Amino acid sequence: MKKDTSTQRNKELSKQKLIEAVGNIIFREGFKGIGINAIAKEANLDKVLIYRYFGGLNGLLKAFAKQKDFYINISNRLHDEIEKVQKSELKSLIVEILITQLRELRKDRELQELMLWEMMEKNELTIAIAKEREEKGYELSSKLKTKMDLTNGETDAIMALLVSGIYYLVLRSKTVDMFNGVELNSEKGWQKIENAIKQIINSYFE
Amino acid sequence: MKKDTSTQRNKELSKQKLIEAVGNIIFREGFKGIGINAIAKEANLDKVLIYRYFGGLNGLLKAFAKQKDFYINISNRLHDEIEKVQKSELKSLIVEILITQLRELRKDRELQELMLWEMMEKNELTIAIAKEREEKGYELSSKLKTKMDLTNGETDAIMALLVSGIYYLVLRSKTVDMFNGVELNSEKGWQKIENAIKQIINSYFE
DNA sequence: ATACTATGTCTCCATATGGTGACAAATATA
DNA sequence: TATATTTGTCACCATATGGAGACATAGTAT
Repeated sequence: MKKDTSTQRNKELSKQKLIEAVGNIIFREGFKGIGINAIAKEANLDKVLIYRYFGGLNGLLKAFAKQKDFYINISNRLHDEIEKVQKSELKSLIVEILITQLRELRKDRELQELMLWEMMEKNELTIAIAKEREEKGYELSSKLKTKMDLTNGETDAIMALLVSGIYYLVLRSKTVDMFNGVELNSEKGWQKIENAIKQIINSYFE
Repeated sequence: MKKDTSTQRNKELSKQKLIEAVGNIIFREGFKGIGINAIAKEANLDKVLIYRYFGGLNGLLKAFAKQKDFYINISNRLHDEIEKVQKSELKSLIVEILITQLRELRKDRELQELMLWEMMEKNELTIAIAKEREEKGYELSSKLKTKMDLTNGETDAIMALLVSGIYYLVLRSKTVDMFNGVELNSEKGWQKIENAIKQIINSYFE
């Protein structure tokens, strides 16, 4: 079998087309638009290939998730910075981490759709992705906790609450323009959210 | 036309059966399970009645939402308490409001499903319900703000963040057991969340 | 050349969906 | 009693879904 990419028939290329079709549909319509027929049409290929190459829709979605690296959501840079941070700068590092999370999620529409999907459906794939993300996130959170030797009361829960708040606001902003008087469709509103994060962290960690 | 309820053919009863069928399906399968055929089967009635009595699925859902009073989510009791609260007790009232929100939402599975639906789909009905809830919520929030004359920096955004955090954690707990090291499937975890809310409020408002 | 396998297209199937028209029976009106 | 209207059932349609078998052809190996 030759590896020439100029051939008309090319398994790897077709697989790639199918994976990209998944991404396109998710971007346009979200996960509820995903289906065997829709993907095949989007990729201009026959749906039987999804079964042959990926063993079905589930396998294709798995391949898609793997390629998009949805399993990781926190950059390595932040991990490194935690190691070498001064105790005095810890507060601002926490703020930076949270605000980075906010901004990154706002930019990544596919990730937003994935997170919505995770909230709607519980299956092999969503469980696996969520578990991975949970571990990665908690790893970071734990590093932070040990860094600031004063093991504050409910640090885990407080961080959980703030991260959750960020997630909800970003996801909700897709369908609503205002939340509790804060504009979610303008940078002005998001600036207020960022300020709120700063104020909470600053007041909580003394 | 007689109003005897013992008759075999009874429009009002049938309408009620259809509305209840909607509630049953949402409770069991969430809003993604909702459809003309599924509702008719659940109610043991013909689907044509949905068109005749409600003008279609949308009208039926509207009737359902109205009957369930989803438009209101904050009890009048809290409104009253805000009026007559001492300034010294303001912090604990805010905490009480937030924790009440948390507990009420945790108990109400239909409302959870509705909120998930609102995040997924943007249509006439979800927009109307969300708008109503937003207004009610902000009304309460505004009352609080004027009560504590020190108009703190980003109070709106801070409350938005906390309420959002509560929403996300409750909704996410349907599909995941742990978030940032906090157990969402045990009362122990929720106690931590409640404590975190207390700590944030107490530290933020001096 | 021949045969073989990999890749891809096509047709068909069973099922489910939303939606509609024809009809039967119960109830109300005359 | 006779007639009209309301309430409900049934059959049907067009369309979309996931899934599988039959087949054509491109690429490889003999």
